Amino acid sequence: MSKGDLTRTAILDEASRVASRVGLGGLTIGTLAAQTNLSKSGLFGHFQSKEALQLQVLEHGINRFVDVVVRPALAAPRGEPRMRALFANWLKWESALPGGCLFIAAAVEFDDQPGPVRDRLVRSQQDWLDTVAQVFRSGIAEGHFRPDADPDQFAYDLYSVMLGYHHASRLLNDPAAGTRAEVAFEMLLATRAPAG
Amino acid sequence: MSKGDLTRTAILDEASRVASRVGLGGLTIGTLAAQTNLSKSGLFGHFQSKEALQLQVLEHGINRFVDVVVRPALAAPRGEPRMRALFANWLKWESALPGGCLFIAAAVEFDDQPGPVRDRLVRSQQDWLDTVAQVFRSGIAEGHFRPDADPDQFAYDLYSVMLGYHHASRLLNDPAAGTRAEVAFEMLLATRAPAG
DNA sequence: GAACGAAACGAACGTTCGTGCTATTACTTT
DNA sequence: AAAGTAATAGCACGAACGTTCGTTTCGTTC
Repeated sequence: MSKGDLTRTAILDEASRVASRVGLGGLTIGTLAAQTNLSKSGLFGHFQSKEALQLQVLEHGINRFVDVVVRPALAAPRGEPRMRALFANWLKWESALPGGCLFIAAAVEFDDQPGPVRDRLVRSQQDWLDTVAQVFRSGIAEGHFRPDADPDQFAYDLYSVMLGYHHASRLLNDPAAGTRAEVAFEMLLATRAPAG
Repeated sequence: MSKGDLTRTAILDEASRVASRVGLGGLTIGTLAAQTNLSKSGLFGHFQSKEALQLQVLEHGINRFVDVVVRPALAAPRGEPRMRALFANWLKWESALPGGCLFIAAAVEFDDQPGPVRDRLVRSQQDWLDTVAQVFRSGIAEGHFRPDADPDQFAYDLYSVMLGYHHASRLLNDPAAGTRAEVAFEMLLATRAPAG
């Protein structure tokens, strides 16, 4: 790994932390350069535009998300255990960055702002929803969930729980947010429990 | 109503629409002045700072939220009917502005940005959660919901459903978002149904 | 209709934004 | 160790930001 790639990665790490707090649009070349002990032009040289920087921050985050949330969950047994691992890992992910999940901040910011950043973000979110739905389907096959339950609805519901946790903990500073999210998650599973 | 109040209200109306798309921080005096056919200084004269503008946009939105969502719901019978009215009205509210619910956009933007804007926003969100919890409590009294259900947990869950709908419809452009939200809402009620 | 205050304007302020240049330093490779 | 390339700094640019100023136009009131 060359020196350039090294500092570029360091820049993206710091940029991820900043963007989790102020969003991808809130990123500025100047402040980011100051926080990485680089000149504006020195940092700018690694990217050719601000949009390219935003895209690379996004890509960097997606890679880290897969490493932290998705891949480790694949070690858990198919179906419900894997779903629980996914959710538990996501909670860790949410706490890993100072401003919480980077994608949530970006989602609200870019939902009315067309362009490649939004496109990439949408695709990553759909990938996540597909992953959840797929794990749910294998849970049906394993007999952990009702066969008539809708996997896409479950993915939608889980996404809502994640958003609710982010808001309750970040904006409202609700100390009960963690348990609230756990309760909501258990309720999500309970409503899909196979008929006993 | 004087001329000044009239244009000030017009400014706040337009600012609400803009802020629903780009957030309160994304508001700029210059573009807002252009969209209201005013000069920058002419518009600025109505407010003494950008922060004051943001606060007044927020207050303006809160008043409209009460008019559109909360007050009409009080016409519905206590308990479950009123809860359904609250949710239905909120869906209208979400569609009323071009960028969806103004508070959601602001929430993500200011969750790591201390100051009076954030403080006011937090207070309004807690008021909303309290309203939902209170309606739920009267629903328990009416025998619509299980007595052992947690009203605050319900408010948290409903908030999550709202957030999920906002994201699915705004960012992902999911045409099924509406029905997904309805299904989630019905599930919320079903899990609180009194033991039959 | 005269007089007064409110409302809007145009111009400019200092700052920061993203983005180009041109050197110069630091790595890498032979 | 020399040569060549990659990385960083320094400087400057045009534009947009929030803000202030002095001036002019408009509404309102006597």
